[in-house]
Amino acid sequence: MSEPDDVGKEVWKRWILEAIHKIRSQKQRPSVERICHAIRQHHNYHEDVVSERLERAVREGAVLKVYNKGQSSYKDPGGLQNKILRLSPDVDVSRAVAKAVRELGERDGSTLKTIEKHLRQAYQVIVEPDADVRTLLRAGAKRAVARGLLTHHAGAYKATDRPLTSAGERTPKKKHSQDQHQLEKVNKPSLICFYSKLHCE
DNA sequence: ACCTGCGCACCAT
DNA sequence: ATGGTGCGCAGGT
Repeated sequence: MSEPDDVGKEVWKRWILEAIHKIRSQKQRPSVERICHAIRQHHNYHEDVVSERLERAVREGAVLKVYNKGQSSYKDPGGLQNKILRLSPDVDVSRAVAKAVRELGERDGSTLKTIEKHLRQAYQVIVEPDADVRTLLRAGAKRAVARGLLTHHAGAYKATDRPLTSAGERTPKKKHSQDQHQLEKVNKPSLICFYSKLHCE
């Protein structure tokens, strides 16, 4: 009675998680390439095999895939992600939903289904007994749209560029006391371009 | 060549 | 303010 598939699944999961930890401890990005490389140092598998296992682990929720700075990174969901997301009618989850959409980084937008899956991997989602997850999430997404964090188009949600630094109402004082900019290169392209209301494509 | 480690800038909370 | 992230580079093997 040996299930080589199931056993292999667990083993691969451990290898992947170990690879991620190793790479992170070196302060490097756990990308597909690095994970492949790290695993191949100890086990003789082809890159395609490793990346396929990686994708499968992501699909199963054993590994968290997040889009960040133009590339995908992989995380250990249990390693650092033990945040609790409480889903109840009186909790506003619009920020969490918007963040999920951002991290999914899907060009064509993300569906509620995908968003829910991502949230369940990134948080420990706790749902009120009489509440419906989808209803709550839909409300959160709707709120996110109303707040301008997301757009809703053809059943998919897309992130809008949002500085989200709205905590400046309390103390709107700017302290530009010192200016240590002397010989600094001025190679900062448009980084100050929020408030652009174009609809993208 | 490969692997490991780190400063620091960048970003979100 | 605080803490996570990862580029770029230095140092070790």
